[in-house]
Amino acid sequence: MLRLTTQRQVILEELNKVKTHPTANELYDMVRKRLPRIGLGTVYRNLELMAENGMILKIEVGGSQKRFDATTDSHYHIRCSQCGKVEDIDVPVITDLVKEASATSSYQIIGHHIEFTGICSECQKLLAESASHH
Amino acid sequence: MLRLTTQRQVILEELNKVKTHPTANELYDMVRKRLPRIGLGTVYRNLELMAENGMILKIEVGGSQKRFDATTDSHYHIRCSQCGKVEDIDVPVITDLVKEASATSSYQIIGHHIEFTGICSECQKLLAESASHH
DNA sequence: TTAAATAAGATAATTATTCTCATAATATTA
DNA sequence: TAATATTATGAGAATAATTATCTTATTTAA
Repeated sequence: MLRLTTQRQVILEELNKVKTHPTANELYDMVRKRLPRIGLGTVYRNLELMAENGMILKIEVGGSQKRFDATTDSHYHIRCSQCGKVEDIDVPVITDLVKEASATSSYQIIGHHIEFTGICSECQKLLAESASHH
Repeated sequence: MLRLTTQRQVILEELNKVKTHPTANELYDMVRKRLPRIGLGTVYRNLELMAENGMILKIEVGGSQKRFDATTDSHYHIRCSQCGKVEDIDVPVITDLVKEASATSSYQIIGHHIEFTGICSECQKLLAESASHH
């Protein structure tokens, strides 16, 4: 069983606080405010362990960094093409998809994930502003 | 307009030859058999440029490496959880999804991508073998 | 209450990718 | 067509993200 150390507890709590899905480094910055001596390696190690143990979700979407999600039940994500932020999106999970895919593929299908791409409201504003200055 | 140099032509041809979607490094190995003096940087640079020009597709799925696809029209992918290989999957594109997502999200939705996860037939065999040895 | 196991923090190593820059190939112009 | 400007290449350095190593600290179990 995975021991719930102070570090792990704080990482988990900080992850639960946000609705965006932070990268290991973002989480490190958040956690460091409460545990200033924690190492970046500890954050990486524990995020990985907690994901393996099904306590959190590791989401691998576009962009060069892995992101983490405190919600483990199946849902989809949207990523801002401007700032890279990733959030949940409220589109019902299509349960039939795996069945449908199994019919046409030689793979033994395990699951699926949908990643939407878009522009978040903050970036929409920024873009509108910079457009108005010509 | 993007000049069609020998290097670019060979990269494109090699990418067209395979149905899996190779990483830059895999493509480098393939291309190097025909152009032994080509640099890895050239492969990266040109894949990026060709993706920007819509000649190929850069696919950012799970796993730590970007992958490239000679087919540019919208379609979905499946990734083997064992070997990491990525291939096309023959599931019809759900055109309504973007509309549906727009209704519930503050994002300005641009598009979507579905990534299936599964075990490819080669890895299924390997797993069955290793299981039979207990 | 000491031995064994597990975890943390510091830092080195690795991996994937991007950048820089001198040279080479190609295109444009006088 | 030679001179010049433009663009691309190859080699290697630099960077970013992540993982591995290793010593010390903390926790658990005998």
